Amino acid sequence: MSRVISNAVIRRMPRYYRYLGELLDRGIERISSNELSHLMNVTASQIRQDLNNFGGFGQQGYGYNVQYLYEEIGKILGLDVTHNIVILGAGNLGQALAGYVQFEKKGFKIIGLFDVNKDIVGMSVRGTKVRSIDELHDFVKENHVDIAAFTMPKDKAEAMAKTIVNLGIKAIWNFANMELSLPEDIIVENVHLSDSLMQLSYNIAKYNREQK
Amino acid sequence: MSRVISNAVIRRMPRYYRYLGELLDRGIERISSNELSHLMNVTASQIRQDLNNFGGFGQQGYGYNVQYLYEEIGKILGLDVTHNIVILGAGNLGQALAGYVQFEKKGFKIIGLFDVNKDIVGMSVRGTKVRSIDELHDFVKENHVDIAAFTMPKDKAEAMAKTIVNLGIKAIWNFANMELSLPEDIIVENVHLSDSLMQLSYNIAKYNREQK
DNA sequence: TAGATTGTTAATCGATTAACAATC
DNA sequence: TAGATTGTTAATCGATTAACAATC
Repeated sequence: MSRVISNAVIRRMPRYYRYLGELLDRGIERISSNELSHLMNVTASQIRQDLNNFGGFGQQGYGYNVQYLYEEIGKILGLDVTHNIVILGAGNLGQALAGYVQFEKKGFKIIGLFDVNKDIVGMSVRGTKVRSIDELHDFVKENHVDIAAFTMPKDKAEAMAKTIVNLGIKAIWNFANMELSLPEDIIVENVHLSDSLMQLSYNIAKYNREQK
Repeated sequence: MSRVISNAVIRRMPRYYRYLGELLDRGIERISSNELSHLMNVTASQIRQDLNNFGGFGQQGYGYNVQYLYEEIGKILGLDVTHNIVILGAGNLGQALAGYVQFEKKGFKIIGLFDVNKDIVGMSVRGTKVRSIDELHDFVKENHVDIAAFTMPKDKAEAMAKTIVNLGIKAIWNFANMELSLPEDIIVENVHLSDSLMQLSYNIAKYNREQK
């Protein structure tokens, strides 16, 4: 049985990946946990502990090979396989995600965009045509879908979650501002924009209190 | 000197607010930490500890008045004052935010939408016309701006951050997939969609490993 | 008043940091 | 080899949970 890796660690992995990608772009070949710690504003100890949850990627006296570590973290994050995504809700947010994922993210592919609104069905967004939500069932039967992105209005989300589960899709990237009730084995990643904005607002309020 | 409140607590506050809002909609007047804990899947102890960072909002033998607690958390989160937002980058993501904030979020107001692209300057998005980024300087002098939302392409973000700081805007809601280097007193809330997608991908990879 | 439930202190658990032996 | 830096164990710190006296 594999060790349980805490959520705190997992949340930090994409950040490591991001920084290593930048180092790679800058042509830097090796880096020590100490150097990286200064760059990222964390402790070297934390970096070494975090990485050693997954394996020993460094070498004593040398540090870490940037390219190698970048690739290994990529594998840990599952970026070495392609994930097929359908976007459910082709409004501005759905379109924004389509463009963003399609152009910027290796390892992810938008294979379908769906909407209820007949006015936008048939339109082409970033090379993907918008289909009617009625076609979703057949589409999923004919195409392998890894992830459903929920960008439809909130009131449609719960019903759509049920549909998705019935169709056998295992993962949801949820932008609907609510928590979906789902079976245990469905993987959900919530993006609560509202919560994020409130945290910003909290920090502004705190700042203002402190200025007084 | 006020007690330092941990980030873990602050991240949970918007979630409490969300659940209490729902209870309010459902016409529920009072709730105990125990009932709420079952609803939210956290411990009653944590709820009481979290709230008591900010004050004693409950009553022994009774529990918490939903309306009152909702309002108090609202104040803690700074939702009792209106925040003026400018959105910098009027592409799909900027437009999505404009619609979302304008219609759904009390306490926040989109007062300006800016873009470099001459083709969309002059367009009207959800009741706000898109201005040229060249007008930003004058606009900020004439209007009170609390928050700048960064929805422009990544390569414009660092330069824009400098501009924003010079104009005296104190808070940034950052959707650019990078960490901005900013003075200490600027408040930043990052929304790293990329990190979120990677966490989802990590969990899919983990799930697949466990199935084997 | 008796019962219920908070606010708060104490105990536990987990995450972070420090230290250092192993080793390249 | 000597110096550098990892991997890993031990120490510390902070967050969560449990317990209970205070009190409505």
